[in-house]
Amino acid sequence: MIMPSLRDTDPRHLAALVAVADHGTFARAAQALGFTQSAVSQQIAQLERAAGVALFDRPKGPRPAEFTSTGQIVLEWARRSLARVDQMDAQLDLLRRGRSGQLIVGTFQSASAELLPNILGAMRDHVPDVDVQLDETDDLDALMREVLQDEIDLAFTIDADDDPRIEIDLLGYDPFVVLAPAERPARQFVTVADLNTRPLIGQPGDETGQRLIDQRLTGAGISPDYAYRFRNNAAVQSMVRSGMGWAVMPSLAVDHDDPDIAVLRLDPPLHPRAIQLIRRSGRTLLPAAADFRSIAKKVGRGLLEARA
Amino acid sequence: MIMPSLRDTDPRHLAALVAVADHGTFARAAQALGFTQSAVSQQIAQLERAAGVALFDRPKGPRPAEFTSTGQIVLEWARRSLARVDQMDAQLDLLRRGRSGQLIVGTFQSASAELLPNILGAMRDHVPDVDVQLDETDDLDALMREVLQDEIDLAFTIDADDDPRIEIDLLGYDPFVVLAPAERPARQFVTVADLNTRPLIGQPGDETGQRLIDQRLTGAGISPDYAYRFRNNAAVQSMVRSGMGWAVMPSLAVDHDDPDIAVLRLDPPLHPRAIQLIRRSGRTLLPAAADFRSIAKKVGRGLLEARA
DNA sequence: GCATGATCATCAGAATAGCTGATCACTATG
DNA sequence: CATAGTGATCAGCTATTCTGATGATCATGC
Repeated sequence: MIMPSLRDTDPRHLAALVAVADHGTFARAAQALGFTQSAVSQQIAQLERAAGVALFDRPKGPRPAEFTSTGQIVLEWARRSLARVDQMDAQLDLLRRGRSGQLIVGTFQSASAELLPNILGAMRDHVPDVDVQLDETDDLDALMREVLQDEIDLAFTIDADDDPRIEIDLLGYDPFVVLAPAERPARQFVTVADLNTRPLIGQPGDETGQRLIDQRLTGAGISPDYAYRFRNNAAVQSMVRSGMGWAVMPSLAVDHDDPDIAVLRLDPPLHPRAIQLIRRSGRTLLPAAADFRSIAKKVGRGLLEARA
Repeated sequence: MIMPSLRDTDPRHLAALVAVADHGTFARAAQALGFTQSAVSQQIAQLERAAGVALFDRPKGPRPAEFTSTGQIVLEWARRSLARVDQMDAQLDLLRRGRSGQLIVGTFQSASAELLPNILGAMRDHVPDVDVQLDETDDLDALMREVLQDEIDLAFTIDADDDPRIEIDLLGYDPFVVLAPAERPARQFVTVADLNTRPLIGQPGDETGQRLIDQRLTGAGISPDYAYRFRNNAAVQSMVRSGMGWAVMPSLAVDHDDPDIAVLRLDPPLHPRAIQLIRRSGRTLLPAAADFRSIAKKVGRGLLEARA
C-alpha cells in the first residue's frame, strides 16, 4: 500500500479497533468478531500503517495493549464512522421495505378531490413513514413534462397518449355526467341533444378539463355554447344549484352529496375520461413509489367502478 | 456474502458510486479512479447486492446509466460517509504532524507562573491548533497519580523520585532565594543562620512546596519558625514587602519585578529544587505532547539557567 | 439500412488482500 | 521457575478484486 489513506481502509479494520476498545484485548475482540487473534492483530497493524501513527502501546507482557492518545482519537472517529455506515444500513433497510423515502406525486384538481385522500389514507396505514409530497396543477402537459424530467416520481393524468417515454397505469374511467338543479320527479337520463335546450355552465376554454369535454361533445354532434364560465369546479356546481343552467362535468369533480343538485347520466354516454397514473419508463421506482402505484390502482378500481 | 450489510462494504465501492455520479458514466468514473470500467461495473454490482436494491437504471444502449431514486438516496449517504472518512484522514494528518490534539498538562502554581506562559507561547507559535488544557493543583502527589492513571498526558513536578512507572525529563533547577524588604544598601547574600534573626513568613505546612523548603532548611541545620503563614505565593511576598519578615521561596515563585523586595541569595545555597516534566513510561505520546515536551525542555533550559 | 460508437455486463485468469493455524517472544504472577 | 496470558510473525490457503477481452444493446450518422 503506497498511499496510506483511510480511503482504502476496510470498515472491518475500524470494527476491529472498536472491538478491542470494547473487549479489552485483541484475543477477546477477535472472538467477539468471529476472527482469530492473528487476524485482529494484522488488522490493527494495517490500520496503524494506514494511519502512520501508533494506536496502541504494547506492554510486552501478559497485559493487554492500551490505546495511545492518538489511538483514542482515532477510536472515536472509527466509532462515528461505523455509526454512519450503520445508519445508512438502517435507512436502506427501511427503503427496501418501502417504509421510507420522499415521494413527489403530480396531481390535478379532480384527482386531488376524490382519489387522493383515499390513496393517501391507505399509504398512511401501510407505509406511515413515507413522505408524500403533492405537486398540484391543472396543466396536465406540465405534469407530463415533470415526469419526463424526473422532477416527480409519479403523476396522475387523463387520457394520456401512448408514448415510449412513459409507462401508463389505468386507474379507471371517470364518466361525464350532467349537473342540473334538483327537480321532482328527478330525471335519470338526458341525451346530448337535451343539452342545447338549457344554458350551459362550464370552465374557461384554456382548462385542460374543459377542452376534453368540448372535444367529447363535438364528437357527439353538438357544439356547446356556454352562458357562464368559472374556473373553480365548486363554483360551477354552485351556479347550477341556483338554476343558472346545466353543466357537463366529470363525475370525480362533482360533489355528489349536494341535495340541490341532480346528477344525470348521458344516454348514450360520452366516452369517459381515463384516469391514469404515469411514470417515466425504464426507471426503477422507489419501493415506496411502487407501493403508491399498487395502492392507487386498487383504490381507483374501487372508486371509479362504483361510480361508473 | 450471506449477510448483505454495508458493514462489509469497502469504501472504494462507495467511492465508485460517487465517482459515477460525478463523472456521468461507469467508464469515466473508472478512469478518474484509476480503474477499468469492468472494475467499476463490478463494484457497483456488489454495492447493489449488498444494498439489496437497484441503484441504477441501465438504458441498455449507448446512454449512461442513471441513478434510481433509491440510488440517489444511497449516493447522498455515500458522500457523507466518505466525507467522514476524509475528515478522519485530515485529522490524522494533523495529528501525525503534531498540529492537532487535545493535551492535558498537570501543573502547579510556581510552574504556571513563570514556565508555562513561555511554553504555551511557543506552542501557539509552533503548533497553533493544539488545545492545551491545564490541570493545576499544588498537590504534586495528585499530579503523579493522574499521570499514572492516564488522566493527563504530562505533568510538571519537583524532585520526583525515580520510578519505573514514569519517565522524567529534567527541565532545570530552581534555586531557593530569600525575600527581604528592599533596603539600601542592598545585601546580596545571606546565610542560613541569618534566617533565624528575622521572623519568617511561609506557607502552611501541608503545602508540598513548603515541606520541601523545610526539609532543605532542616538539612542545612536550622529549624525554621514561621511567624505567619499564607497559602498564596503573592500574599507571602506582600507580607515581606510590608516588613513583616523574611521568606524563603523558590525563585520561580517570586515576582522579581517588585521594587520593594530584595531577592537575596543564600550562601551556601540550599540544594535547588529540580523542575521536571513527567509522563507515564511505556506510553506513546501524542505528537503534540512530544512537541510540548521538547519545547518545555528548551524553555526550561533558558529560563532556569539564566536565573541560577 | 447498415456501420459506427457508446453504453454496461460478463467471464476467465491473474494479482492482491485477508484469514487461519501454528509458533514465537515476552513477562507478570503465583 | 513454571505457568498463563499478552500480542507479533510467518507460511499457506482462500476469498476477493482487478484486468483484459468479449458480448449485448441500441442511438446516431452516413
